[in-house]
Amino acid sequence: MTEPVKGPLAPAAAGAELRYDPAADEPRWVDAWERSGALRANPDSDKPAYSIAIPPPNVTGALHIGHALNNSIQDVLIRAHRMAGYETLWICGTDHAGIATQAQVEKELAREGLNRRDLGREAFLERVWAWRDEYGGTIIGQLRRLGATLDYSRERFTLDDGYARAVQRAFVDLYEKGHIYRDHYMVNWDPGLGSAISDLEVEDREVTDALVRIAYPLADGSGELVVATVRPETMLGDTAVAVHPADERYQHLVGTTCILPLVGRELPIIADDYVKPEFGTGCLKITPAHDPNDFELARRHNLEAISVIGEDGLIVPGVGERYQGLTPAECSARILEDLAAAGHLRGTEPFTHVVPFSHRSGRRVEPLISLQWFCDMKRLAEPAISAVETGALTFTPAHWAGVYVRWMQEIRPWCLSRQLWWGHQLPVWYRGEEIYVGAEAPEGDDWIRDPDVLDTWFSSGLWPFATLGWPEDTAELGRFYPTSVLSTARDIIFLWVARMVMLGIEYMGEVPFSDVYIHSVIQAADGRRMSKSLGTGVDPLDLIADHGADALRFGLLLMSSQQDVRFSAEKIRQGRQLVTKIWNATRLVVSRGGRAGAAAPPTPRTAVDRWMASRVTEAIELAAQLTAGYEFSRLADVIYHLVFDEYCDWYLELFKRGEATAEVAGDLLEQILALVHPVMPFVTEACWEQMPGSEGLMLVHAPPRRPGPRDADAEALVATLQDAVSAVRAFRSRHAISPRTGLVVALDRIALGDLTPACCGLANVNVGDVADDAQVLAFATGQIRIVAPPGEIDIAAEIARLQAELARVERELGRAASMLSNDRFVSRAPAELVDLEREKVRRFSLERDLLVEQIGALGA
RNA sequence: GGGCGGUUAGCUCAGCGGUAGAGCACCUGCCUUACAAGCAGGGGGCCGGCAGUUCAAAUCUGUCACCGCCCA
Repeated sequence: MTEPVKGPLAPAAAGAELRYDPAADEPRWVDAWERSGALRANPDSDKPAYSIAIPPPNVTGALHIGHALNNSIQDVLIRAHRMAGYETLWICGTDHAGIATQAQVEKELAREGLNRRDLGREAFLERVWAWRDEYGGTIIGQLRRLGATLDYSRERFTLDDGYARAVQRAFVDLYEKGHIYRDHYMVNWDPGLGSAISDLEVEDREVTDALVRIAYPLADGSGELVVATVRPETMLGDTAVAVHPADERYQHLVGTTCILPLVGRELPIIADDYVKPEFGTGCLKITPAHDPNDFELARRHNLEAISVIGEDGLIVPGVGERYQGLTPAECSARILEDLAAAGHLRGTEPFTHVVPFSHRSGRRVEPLISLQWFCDMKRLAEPAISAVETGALTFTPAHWAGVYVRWMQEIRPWCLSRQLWWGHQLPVWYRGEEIYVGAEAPEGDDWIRDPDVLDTWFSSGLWPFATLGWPEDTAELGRFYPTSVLSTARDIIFLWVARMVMLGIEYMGEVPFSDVYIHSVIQAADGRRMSKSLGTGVDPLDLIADHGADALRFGLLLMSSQQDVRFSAEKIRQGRQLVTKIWNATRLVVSRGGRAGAAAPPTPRTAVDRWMASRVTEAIELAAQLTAGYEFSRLADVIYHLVFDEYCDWYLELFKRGEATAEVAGDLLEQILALVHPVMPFVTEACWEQMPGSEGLMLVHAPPRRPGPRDADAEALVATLQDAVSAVRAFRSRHAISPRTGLVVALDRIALGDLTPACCGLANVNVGDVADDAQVLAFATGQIRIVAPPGEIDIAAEIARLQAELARVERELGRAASMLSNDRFVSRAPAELVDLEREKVRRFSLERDLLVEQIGALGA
């Protein structure tokens, strides 16, 4: 906090910095913005509201490239709207991330040789809070460094007291409405965590196991059935064998029984069309307690479920001493030995199949039956689906709406409870058979609170309104709900977006945001997923250190797309080059008397000023459209093109030759800085500070003002100048004539008017007397001709080039002419397209005539 | 098994009915008083294959082939 908010940088005298130094300069702006008070939303202002709830990053996390992109996007939106006069609120905060955070602390404990049970719940939670207090601010600090103008004064954490009240309120309410219930049901058990996890936390991987064939003797002694399984250990829990009802091989056995080897239990043989007759032997052993499909099948047939694997991931007692306490893998091996010894094995073959793994612990998920709390989502999903159908909720890119709707239509009960300690403990108490659900402990003794906590995503689902004070009726809630847009990655459409929409409608009566923007996933440069474990990740903080936050933001926006993209360091470098360019353009304009702060657009006195004003106006309009349409890559491209190709390469070059005025150059620069600021906030702030006449922070500058009308005449004139200059430069390059060799030319058939001297200056040519017998050389546009002295050029090469050009022009001319001679085209195509073709014929004819003339003049 | 994306210049990606584009890379020439992290010029593409629709297809339809993702 050593720098003042405003004030000149180092004097811009001799030796002024040729480059902007992001590492040295960017951090002070972060402070200046925050201290300005402009990031703090005022619910009492009378401006229109624009709000975004940040997808809360995991409190244990560090900024990754996806965060950097997503928060760059949100910051562009927030800054553009703040400048445009909206009361903006970008809600700041972090998510308690139950599993991830608890795992971090448990890892720390493990290094001390302890586990959480050694500490006990209370001490463990103290430890997690201490951990959070120490490390939880990391990612927020990183967002600051990125330049994200969140409302840091309203930072929320999903375990804050107020937030906890919101979570309890929602849980109790959903229970009272009958959506939340407790049931024995098959869950995805993560033996690594010792907790149930949701379907969405499960990842399927291909695994090659052994497919084992096992003979089950028929009870009447008349033979045997052979079943095929990859999990022989689960046979201890088999309660039936199923065949397909149409499978003629086994129809006669349906309704009879067989004997489970090693156990001796009698199993019914049943028919169900879930069984695939062509798979294995066509006989399927049914283990209702340990396979989700078997579980469903068992419900249809009223079969008993016998659990043989416990929540510790080990074989339970009660299945025989030979097996109890073993891991499933050990048990499998022992069972195979025993089956072989008893003569029940009928073969083994390798088999590749898809197996569920925990996204959290990486362990193989053990499906088992457990008593858990669930939320039935069907009724909540209905209005969330119709929100898309009525257009109250839109997705960009649009096809994600279909993904969302299809998932919603097939929504399944949500397992809410987690066997963890870090999180929102269920507001549920038990006393014997009694269950009490409420925010406060019930009256009376002997009530025991459910030790489990809620799935983190349950609390996250309340984020857009719980952060605004719900269930209290706060000013913020009235002012900023619904939020304006949610920007996120596609992988949490189900985890989070869907839940926020459902809960938002349930509690606020309307969708939590009307727009959902799904940004690109940035993959590693080689196309693999970016991940720490693969070592393919790129650390955005490293990129900021090397190139600056502006360059990172710009580069990420430029590489983003409507689809997944690969990380491109080139794009970041391009961003850095743009920073340098803007910085140097500012130095030039300021050194030549450019100022900021004109109350109204200065009257352009030259055609070049009018042209550039027209170009800036177009860019401003385009940028507004692109921002509104979430087309950030094109926005970055428009900015890059405007700054490099128009303002710097042409306008400032002309300005240096006196063809533009400092007054307009300064004003246009101001508008460009304002246009670029949402994307590159730091360098634009620093340049703004350098401009005489600037006041206050660019952060709160008015949006870029259209500096003039679109001016077709000025645009055409400058286009002619550009054509002429480029043609001369190309001519030099073809014939190896140095740019410093002056040429004497006659300008013919070209209307440059007052720009003639500028043209001559940029092309380094002089208009002079040209002898009648001089070579006449015309250039590509067909509108200009320049007479250059002969002798320095390779006539044959020039003729060859002109003939190639002539061939191209004639091809185009032929195409246009044949279209116009086609009655069906003239009668059916839109009139303006027909006119366009007529115009092409006219233009190409002119070009052709000029080329023919030139070729003739060259003596061909 | 079902669904959704993708296949365009050496690379990364735009364009999505009317003359194939950008950045980077490459080649050539310039240290031009804002910027060599710069400027100027240039080469480079049967737009995955096939078949349709259309006056006209990279663009629309169908089909096939690969690549990726999501859901079972």
